[in-house]
Amino acid sequence: MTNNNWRGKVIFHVDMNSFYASVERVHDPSLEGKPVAIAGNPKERRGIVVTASYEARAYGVKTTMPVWEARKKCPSLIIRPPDFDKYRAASGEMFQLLEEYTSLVEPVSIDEGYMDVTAYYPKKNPAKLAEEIQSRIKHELGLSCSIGVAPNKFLAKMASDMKKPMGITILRKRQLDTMLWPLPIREMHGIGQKTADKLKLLDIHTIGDLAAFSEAELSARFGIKGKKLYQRANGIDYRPVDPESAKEVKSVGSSTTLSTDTTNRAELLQVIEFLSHKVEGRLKRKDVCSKTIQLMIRYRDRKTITRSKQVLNPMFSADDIEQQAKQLLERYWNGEPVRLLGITALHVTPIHEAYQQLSLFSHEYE
DNA sequence: TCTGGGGTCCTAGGACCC
DNA sequence: TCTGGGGTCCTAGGACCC
Repeated sequence: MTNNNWRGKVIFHVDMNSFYASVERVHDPSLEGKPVAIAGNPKERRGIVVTASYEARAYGVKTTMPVWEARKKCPSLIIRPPDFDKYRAASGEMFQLLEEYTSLVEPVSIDEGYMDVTAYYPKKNPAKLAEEIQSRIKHELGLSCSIGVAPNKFLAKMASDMKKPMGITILRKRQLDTMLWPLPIREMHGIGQKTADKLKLLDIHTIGDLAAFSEAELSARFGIKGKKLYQRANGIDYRPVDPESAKEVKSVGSSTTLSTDTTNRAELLQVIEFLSHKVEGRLKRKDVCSKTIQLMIRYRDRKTITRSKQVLNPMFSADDIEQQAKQLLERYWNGEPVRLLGITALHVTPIHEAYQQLSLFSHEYE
């Protein structure tokens, strides 16, 4: 136990601003100051905006907006396809920089992560430390970020959202009533539209309303989630910053929306072949394999089904994956026009562990 | 011309075992 | 004669996040 425990923790949430667009800008300075959007397959009819620069946002361009709509809102919009290799490289540099400060860095996604910098405090003022990190990311990588500083992960996450871009927000427990509780319930991390709608029926509109509600009733109505929401709204979150969590992959998949809906079986089988190879590639890169392959079918009306099957021996080759996925398609596709197909390997395990299991298993037959 | 693609976590029912 | 209870595994769907 460190002598800082009784003092409480100092957690940072570092959130990159318009990450993909900013990385593109570093590689192509001519994009500086212009409305830029990163959109999947800009030539495809069904592309959506993944990231918009702040200049584009000023025109009303938003994440998840269909490209045609974004173009309508902002005719001068510069659209670039995503280049994930580029983003992964930039992300790696960013996390490497964070790790210079502490090994307690937990990546949450490609562009955000938590740091537990309790060990710095009180030797170093957390605000000064956040400023230093933010400024180094700006000058060394050319990227801007917002940092939330708080006694736990949830509050740090909420804080980093409060000032963007290039913001630093400190959220202390004693400031919940003025900084957190006035926010609409929908802005709380973990509450989506569905839950927000249900909470509205209970006359809960702000995070403060949630904090003041009876914990017993929230638990009764929402189970574990209700209890968690109550705690979070009251600023309670005991989850540690866990550097390992991002490494423990649970599933690996690939999916694609077809350029037009189809009932053509041969075409669907071709897509499955394509996706199987993509999944194989991802499994290989992560050095994992899987015994369960899941096929996802989205129909024209967007109704989506998933069907999976577990097999005896772990799979990692495209051929094995393809065979399973094809069987699932033959068995469960209802013949209606298909909008999207996806293949996911579930419950993935590191290949070396799978081989240990396999050799143990075959040992019984020797 | 509506609405991508990558994930995680939770719930719930049925099979199966003891 | 008409029906236990606990535990685990497998599968499907839903909510949420970036």
